[in-house]
Amino acid sequence: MRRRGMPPACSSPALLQAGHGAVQFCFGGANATAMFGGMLKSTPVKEALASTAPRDVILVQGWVRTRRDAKTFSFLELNDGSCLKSLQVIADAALPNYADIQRLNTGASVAIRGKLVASQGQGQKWEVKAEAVDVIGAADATYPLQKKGHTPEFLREIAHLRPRSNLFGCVFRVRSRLAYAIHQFFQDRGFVYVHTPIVTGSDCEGAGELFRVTTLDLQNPPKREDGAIDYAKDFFARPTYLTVSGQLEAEAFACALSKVYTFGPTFRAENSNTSRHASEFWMIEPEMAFCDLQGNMDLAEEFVKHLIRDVRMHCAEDLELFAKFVDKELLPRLDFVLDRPFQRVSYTEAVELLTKSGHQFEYPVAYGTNLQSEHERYLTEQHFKCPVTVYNYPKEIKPFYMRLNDDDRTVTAMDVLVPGIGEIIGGSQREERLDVLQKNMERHQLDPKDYGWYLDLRRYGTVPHSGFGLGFERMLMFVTGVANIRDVVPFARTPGNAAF
RNA sequence: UGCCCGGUAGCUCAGCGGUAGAGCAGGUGACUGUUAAUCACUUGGUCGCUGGUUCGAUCCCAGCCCGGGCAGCCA
Repeated sequence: MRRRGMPPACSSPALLQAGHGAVQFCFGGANATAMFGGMLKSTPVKEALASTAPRDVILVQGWVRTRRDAKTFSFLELNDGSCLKSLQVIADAALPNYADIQRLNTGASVAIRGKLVASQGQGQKWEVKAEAVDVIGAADATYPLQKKGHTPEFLREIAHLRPRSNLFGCVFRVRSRLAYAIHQFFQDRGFVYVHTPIVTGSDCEGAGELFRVTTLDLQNPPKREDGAIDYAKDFFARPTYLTVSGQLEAEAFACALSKVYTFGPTFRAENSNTSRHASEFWMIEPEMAFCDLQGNMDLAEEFVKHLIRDVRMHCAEDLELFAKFVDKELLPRLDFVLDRPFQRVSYTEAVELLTKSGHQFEYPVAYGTNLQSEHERYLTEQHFKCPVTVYNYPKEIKPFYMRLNDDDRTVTAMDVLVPGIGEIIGGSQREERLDVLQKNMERHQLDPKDYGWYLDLRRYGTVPHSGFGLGFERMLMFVTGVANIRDVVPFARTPGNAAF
């Protein structure tokens, strides 16, 4: 028996039979160790199902999805989350603890030692003929998950148990893979991963309401002479907040390491109650020196396509479940997006297009105002039927750091809109000209004193640079078809809800 | 935060001004290489909370709480 797993690429049939690739055998119970000798390493269900030959000895561990009793034995469906599928186990009535096995309900945890054999029944290639079934943790009738389907709304209330359901197992496996693909994309292209701060002293980042971070006694805060709260006595000797964006800090690093990205948690204290807003979410923010808006839009498109292609390839089984039970159009839509270039239209063109569409909108389309959700959806879902990059927005409706175009009316903003979700990426070329940036700040009534270090980036060796933010959960929603952001976050934080 | 819809068994829902039903889950039994197994029987409810109208409210009304959808804010 091998003591350590090796990458599958190194495997041979002989090693596979010997339980190769198994994880460390690590159970809690002393009797379990006694029963199985403590030497046998467990095999993930995923690997057992992918076997190319029977195995004389196998140890599998997981949770019972369902039990079906036959005349002289029971079928157990064992799931360990390594993949969507469960492993069928045959537990013979001759087993010494068969009475206990017949009391196994959905949700119970077991360790099973036996032989991996070709299944006699239809529907699966392999099954385990159990020689020992160790009941590790029983689950009684109050276990909330049933074999039958549950609504996502119900499962949300049992967030600690929902990863044991098929749907959420798939969601969180894909979430993991998507995070991996993000790092891979940037690392392969020479981007440096930067950890921007989560606690920030800037309350004027211009991206929504902030959560305050403090150790002051809210019942009795220290006061200054004038009666205001004395933040000089707070932990950081100033007011601090949770970050709403790592962009400004990423710009500093891009203006040194050339190509950087951040990938971390982001917090917005907006009282948003929609299917696509969370108070705590993860955002990816690449920032590139010597890069204009074109290069930025190119990267955004390449990035989105890379992520779709990666998940399509590595999470095929999970995506099949979404295609079957969540969104029938998912796979055609993902392939459609991969197959063609994103449509690019300027804000001005988009407004013209919407005006001429003849479509009746609840909110009128007018130059100089933000595109409403219904407008964005019309563009991406009705008109182009694919992702759309809208660029060059009027300067009045965008933040101070976006680069002013030569027309003096628009800034180099860009939003990527996708069907079903709307805005998934927001970005821009940044204003690199010190004097123009200072004028922008004046126009936005920002105090330059609060942005000393940010202005320094333009004072010393300034360069054109660009970047964008991708909402990680929104991307996950797009690739899974899951319609509510609360269902792609392990333990979602939304207004009025921070349970678990 | 605004508008709309909903809250009845563990889950999904039906119902109704006269004190409550189905399917699934659970239990018991039968049958069976089953696979959301099947069949029979069966346990299970402060009808979200508070107040009001009424002889009587799960049903009608008001307020509140919770959930969902849409909108705004944005990623």
